[in-house]
Amino acid sequence: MKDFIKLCKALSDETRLRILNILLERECCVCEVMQALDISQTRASRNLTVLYEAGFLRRRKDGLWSLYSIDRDGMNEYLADLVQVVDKALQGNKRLEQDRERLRKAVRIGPSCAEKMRREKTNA
Amino acid sequence: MKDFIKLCKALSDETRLRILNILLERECCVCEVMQALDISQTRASRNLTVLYEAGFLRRRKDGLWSLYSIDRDGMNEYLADLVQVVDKALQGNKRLEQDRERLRKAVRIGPSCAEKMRREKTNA
DNA sequence: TCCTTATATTTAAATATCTGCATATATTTT
DNA sequence: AAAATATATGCAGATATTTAAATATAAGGA
Repeated sequence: MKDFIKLCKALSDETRLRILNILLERECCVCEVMQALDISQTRASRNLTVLYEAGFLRRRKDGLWSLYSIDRDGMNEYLADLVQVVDKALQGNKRLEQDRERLRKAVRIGPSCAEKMRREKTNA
Repeated sequence: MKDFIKLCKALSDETRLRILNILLERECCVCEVMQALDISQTRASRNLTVLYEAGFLRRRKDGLWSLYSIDRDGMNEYLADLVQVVDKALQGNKRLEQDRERLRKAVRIGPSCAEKMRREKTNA
């Protein structure tokens, strides 16, 4: 039951649902998540970790980058069902479409550069 | 997305999962929930309300009693799927079996009587 | 080895959640 | 109408969650 609660808590947050939404598209590094959702490095990293520890994500290292993806194969029991439900529940949301749109333009430029771009855009 | 988060939050609590577990057996009034889970009236009522407002439950009045049940028919979209997943995830839990066992012995005696019985049992 | 850089983590403050106690509300009975 | 009773709710304290800012860690390159 504890594990199931952990899963539900992981899903009880808008930022994390937005992250799952873009990871349903493709594997991402932290700074791509930052760009797609337009959020800070801390926030991206922390929430990715929560999803990872709940069991939703796979993490692999590529040099300096941490790459996260939805761990469809490593999922046990009800976990895959849960992802299915999430996928269905998130259909047709405007904000999530916007995130996916930004994901298409995202690049592996690193968080410092991404943060700078973000600041410039905000001030513009 | 807000609604979906509300659902997930409703599921992110042990007391509420225990409540769903017994409601999967049958419709209950508040004081039966108290007896089955061995919890206070406030706690039972509060958590039933959370589940109700999230959309999991149906509520009907019978005199003084509020009767709650899982609203399988009134459920839309992914809600039924979610209950399915919950049901699967809760299988084989010792504590939940214990709750169901106590539910079998529970009666509609009202919270004040239930609370008294509870206090006596604790002091015994 | 030192520097740069992508990510993780610690800390602190703001906010949300959960529970018990006391009380309010609503329905039935007298 | 008053009393009894099942449930709901306002409030306060304890605990948990979320975030940004600063700092730590770890990998690659000069």
